[in-house]
Amino acid sequence: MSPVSIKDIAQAAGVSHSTVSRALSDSPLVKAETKARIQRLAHEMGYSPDARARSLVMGQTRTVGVVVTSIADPFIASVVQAIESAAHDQGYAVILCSSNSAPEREIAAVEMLQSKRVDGVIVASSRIGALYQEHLERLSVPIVLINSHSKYSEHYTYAVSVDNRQGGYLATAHLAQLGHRRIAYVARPSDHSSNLERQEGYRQALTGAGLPYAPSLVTPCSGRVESGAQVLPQLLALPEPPSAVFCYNDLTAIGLLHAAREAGLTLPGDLAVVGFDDIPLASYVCPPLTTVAQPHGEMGRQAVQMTLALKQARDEQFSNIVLAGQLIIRESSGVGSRE
Amino acid sequence: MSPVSIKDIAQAAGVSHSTVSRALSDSPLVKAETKARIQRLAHEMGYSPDARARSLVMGQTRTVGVVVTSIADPFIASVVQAIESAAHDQGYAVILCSSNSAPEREIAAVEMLQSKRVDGVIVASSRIGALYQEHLERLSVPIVLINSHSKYSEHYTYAVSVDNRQGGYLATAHLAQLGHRRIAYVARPSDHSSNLERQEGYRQALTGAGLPYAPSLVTPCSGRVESGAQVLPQLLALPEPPSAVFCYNDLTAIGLLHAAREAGLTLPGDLAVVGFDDIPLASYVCPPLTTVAQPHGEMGRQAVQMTLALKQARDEQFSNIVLAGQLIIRESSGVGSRE
DNA sequence: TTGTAAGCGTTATCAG
DNA sequence: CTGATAACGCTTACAA
Repeated sequence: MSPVSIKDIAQAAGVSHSTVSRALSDSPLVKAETKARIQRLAHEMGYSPDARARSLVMGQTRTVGVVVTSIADPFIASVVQAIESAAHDQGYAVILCSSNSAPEREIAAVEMLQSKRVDGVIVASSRIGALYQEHLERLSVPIVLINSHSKYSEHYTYAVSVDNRQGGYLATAHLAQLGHRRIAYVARPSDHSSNLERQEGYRQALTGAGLPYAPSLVTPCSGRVESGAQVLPQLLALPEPPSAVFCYNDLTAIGLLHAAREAGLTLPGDLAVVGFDDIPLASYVCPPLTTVAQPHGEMGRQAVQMTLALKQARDEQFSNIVLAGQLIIRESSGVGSRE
Repeated sequence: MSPVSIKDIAQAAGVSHSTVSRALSDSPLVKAETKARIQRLAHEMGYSPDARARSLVMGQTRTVGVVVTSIADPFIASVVQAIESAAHDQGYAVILCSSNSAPEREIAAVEMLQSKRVDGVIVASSRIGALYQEHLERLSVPIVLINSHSKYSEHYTYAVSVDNRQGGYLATAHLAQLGHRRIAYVARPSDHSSNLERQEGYRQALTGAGLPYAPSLVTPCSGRVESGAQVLPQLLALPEPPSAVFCYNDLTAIGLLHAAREAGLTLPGDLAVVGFDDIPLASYVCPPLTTVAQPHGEMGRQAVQMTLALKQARDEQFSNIVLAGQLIIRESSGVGSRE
């Protein structure tokens, strides 16, 4: 049988359904005792308000959509955890869409969210293709990008990011300061804005340390842990192999670390490694990974807050939010190994 | 302005809204050319069907709720990834609820999902409190538990699990076979059914190997990585410390591994460690972790399939699904270290 | 082949 | 204080 509705309660209480509606929303327009009676009855009958019907007339679903590449990525999982928590605190539900970076799935996700009439969308997908962007824009709800800066940025699309350039700078400067002269960068494909910014920080730090920027030391990879391992042979095959590597993210760095150990390299003596993200397990690999910590909790919270603020005030101008990353020095960068 | 509705299209096309509805659902009751015209118009006007309104009349939301303790747990993230993927393939959306094991949040999650009228709920929460159970049961939609067996199991609640007992057995028998005589078990609090089953497998393997079952060798912990580290001193403080440890999950095992290395133990020589889950990073810690792999992809897919099958056939009897775990031998259990 | 009308479960307006 | 009534956007008999 279908769930009990406001009408069922009305019938049971011998009042009209509008009175029940008022009583359940604790309106002062209902006599105290009828209100109490109705509320008790509703409870007894196991009433659960239908959010769909309510949203239809209220014009809001109290739901946000979250689009990610993969929830199995530990950094993304951390951010989503924070998003879900913040959303819950504000009385919002979260619809999760994982795209696996497949463009057609990203588009399908956006269309589904649009149909479900979510009040806002948070995208932690890094790469915003032109096609995808177009679909996003026709969505008439606030969109907040995490660690992604859309070039065609519209009135309605904002971003909260870590300061990727600064993070890349911190990581690279740290390695330079330890005395490394040849520092590689393991990159993502260049259509990621976050990758480009990290790489820019890398370049600036090299320059700042009086080191040349050598394109041959920049290798692209997929950002997953296996690809970090695959990158090692390429680096070692260079005429002058690097003594240190800054990786786009921790997963890559961990893959690289692992491959290096398997190849018999001494870490960090033979190769110093710095990652980006500070995923929960970063300090548990060996050697423990030096990395640039992203404030994932803060990023998730801010993304939710911004989404809801945007919903409230469609007209106001907002600024993108950029949070500082923090260099966490652990053993993979060779504390004391080059004194 | 509000999104374009079926009425707007009707007006633009000079037909009634029901004709539009039919045309958009590709009904044969509409003349081919009007249908084409309406569909083109809908596309041009950027029409997106309102899933709420549709669900109200259709009686289904094509949405499932997923309740987890924490999406930051790598094993859960893997399962959720599979769930989202399978759900998407069936045209279902996923509402994610993270409870952080807080009972009031689990209850809030269930109530929210009920209000949103999801078509089914998948719970990967391990511990099903009595209170929570009660709320779950008043939900009149299919509920599928992952790795959890509700004692009070009702007609309508099913489970898909790994064979926890067998997994615990495999892990422990492996250690016994390597020659270990004192094997500890790092457990979860005992209200987790999966924990009890793994522990049962542990006990059986000990018995099978002619080893005594010593309660002092069973230590509870929180299941998070920090608690794995905290458990080490307790084990070492025992009159006869264990030479091997089987951990409830990989996170605990990794914490333990890390603490042991920091304490200067040789791994796996001084302490062999086996985990459970086979999280993606299990082979990247050091030493690489021997563990019982759960078929997370299969579990997620089966959970979705079961949920939807249950929805279709409310009457039929289903069986709980139990999948085999697989022992993955890596270095943390000391391959060749005790020959 | 198309239009009219009812209904899904709410909230909100307007009389009483 | 309470009850009709309309409205939200859709699907689906039932009529024409």
